[in-house]
Amino acid sequence: MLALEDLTEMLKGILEGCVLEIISRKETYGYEIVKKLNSLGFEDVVEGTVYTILLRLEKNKLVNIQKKPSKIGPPRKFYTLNEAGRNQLQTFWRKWDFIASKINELKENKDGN
Amino acid sequence: MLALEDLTEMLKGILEGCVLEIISRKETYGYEIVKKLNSLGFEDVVEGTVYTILLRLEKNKLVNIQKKPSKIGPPRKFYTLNEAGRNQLQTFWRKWDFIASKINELKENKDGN
DNA sequence: ACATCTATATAGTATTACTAGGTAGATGGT
DNA sequence: ACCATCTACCTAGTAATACTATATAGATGT
Repeated sequence: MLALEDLTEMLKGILEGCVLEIISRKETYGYEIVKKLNSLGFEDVVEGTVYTILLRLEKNKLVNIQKKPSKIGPPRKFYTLNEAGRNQLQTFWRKWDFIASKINELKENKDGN
Repeated sequence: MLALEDLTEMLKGILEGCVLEIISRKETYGYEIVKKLNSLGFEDVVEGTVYTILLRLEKNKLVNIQKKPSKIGPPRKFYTLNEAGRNQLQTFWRKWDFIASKINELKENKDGN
């Protein structure tokens, strides 16, 4: 993997949406979400970052939470999206599609309009 | 245009790149950049935002600046990219392409990987 | 004299991802 | 018994960025 520089600033407002999307797929928990993001390509995303997002989602009442024991470590907090969470996820993708299309428009428009 | 909500957070780390790209096309100034961004679709981007970015670019020595009088208002500060600015722009697009591809991968992968 | 458009600047705010720690359960090796 | 390691969660403080709100000022038209 080519060493790409810091993506921190560009992930703002995007990481939370990614977490929502991952949770929407199947009931999951923080540690697993971190691994998922890492394997997706966001290798520098660490636990502290994801846990703050998860606590924010909880505070904003976008998720349901269920604690379950694990056989290989401490208990896990499993997250699922509630109705508000699914709405938020939809909103995220609408924003993403909008921004991505506009940015690509700017990028391709090399002639300069 | 459908009223799309606040894009602020998702623009973090992206707006500066857009400004760099716009400057790279042709010598231009703040007020004109604002109008360009607005017409691109980022209608809520206001002057204060762009001027802080431009002052940051200047501070980081990514631009050359030339002040010129205007016939229809106060003098304009015209910006062009220097070598460092062009490098920064290239870096921005590399980051963007990386993130956009990963996000779209996540988005399309509805089966769950 | 006033409004409007053009044009730049800046102090303060909110939000977000990250840093840098800490706590703790389970397993395996020495 | 001790320690390292992996799993799993939490949190106080920091840095960076876009935005809010406001100020200043030149030029034009009424």
